[in-house]
Amino acid sequence: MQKTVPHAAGLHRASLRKLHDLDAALELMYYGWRGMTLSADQYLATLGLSRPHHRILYVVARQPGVSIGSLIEILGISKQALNRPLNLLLERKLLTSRRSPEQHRSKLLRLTEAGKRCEQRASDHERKVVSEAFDRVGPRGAAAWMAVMGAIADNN
Amino acid sequence: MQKTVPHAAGLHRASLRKLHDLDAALELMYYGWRGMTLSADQYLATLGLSRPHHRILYVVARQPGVSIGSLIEILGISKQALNRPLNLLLERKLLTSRRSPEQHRSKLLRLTEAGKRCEQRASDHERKVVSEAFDRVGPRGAAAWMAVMGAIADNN
DNA sequence: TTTTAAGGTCAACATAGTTGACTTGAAGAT
DNA sequence: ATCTTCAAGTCAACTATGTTGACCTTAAAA
Repeated sequence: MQKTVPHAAGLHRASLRKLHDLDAALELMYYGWRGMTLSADQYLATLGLSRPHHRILYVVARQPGVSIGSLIEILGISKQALNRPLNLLLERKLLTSRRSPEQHRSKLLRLTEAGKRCEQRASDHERKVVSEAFDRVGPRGAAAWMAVMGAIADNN
Repeated sequence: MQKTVPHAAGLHRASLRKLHDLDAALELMYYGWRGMTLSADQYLATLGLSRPHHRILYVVARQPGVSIGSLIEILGISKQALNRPLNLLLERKLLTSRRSPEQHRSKLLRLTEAGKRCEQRASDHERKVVSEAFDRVGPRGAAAWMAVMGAIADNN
């Protein structure tokens, strides 16, 4: 009767026939991104936040005092697209914005303590996943992974 | 006077201060996905197609005669979400659907010759990027990359 | 004082998805 | 033969994340 067992669609990796040598690599890139971000996204969702919010928090954590214009450039989105998630983070007091004394026309963004905690926890989820994977292959394997990803990332 | 040179936002990798050891890895995953899919997406855009269309073509190429229900499961999207891109591919005659003689109530999808060419070219763009990156690290590095990505991907 | 730069906001739109409700067509069961 | 079930198809309303274009405000610079 072949009652099709649901695959928990999208969660598990489909096992497709490989037409080419590198097909497995293409699929791993797809599922790798999901695997890395899944638990972080679940954590963020409990706070009513999502990927765009995390990206903002991540950048501001590493560039404290960044201006809104620079943030737009770094994230590669329009100011209108930045507007909503940024304002939510400000309302929630995960971020502060003040005008600098000298450059009074640009606003400088910083994380609050709550913002730091949130960013750290979200990124920790991602780092944990990567860390465990690196542990399986040792430092040389990890270095190879970084080298491959660097070469792929530079493909603009 | 510090005239800010535009960064060609989103295209180049931002060089952010690293707060943690693995921050570089997180960023590489983000930019890696973009780097791999960029040229394929550009090719697809010339045909008025995009990522969802490519995913459909990719799966059907590797599972010829797949039913719509199975495709939905594999892709992990709703049938309503599948509907538009699938119909476009059928209209464009990149895909065919016929009811099978015995299981006449499910439709079986196959690529046309044009569909095969399109899928192959799009995927070739991605394989080329990965292939060049693998060439830089040799077979052992490539194997390590696959192992790391497999471990990350299995993080459900 | 006028211009420019940075930021903010509004509207309209695109894309890629969701859920819910319903219809159609073919197969299987009684 | 009819009823039920299953696969597919469709319609509507909604969400999230982005885009352009237009316009306004505020503060600094010419």
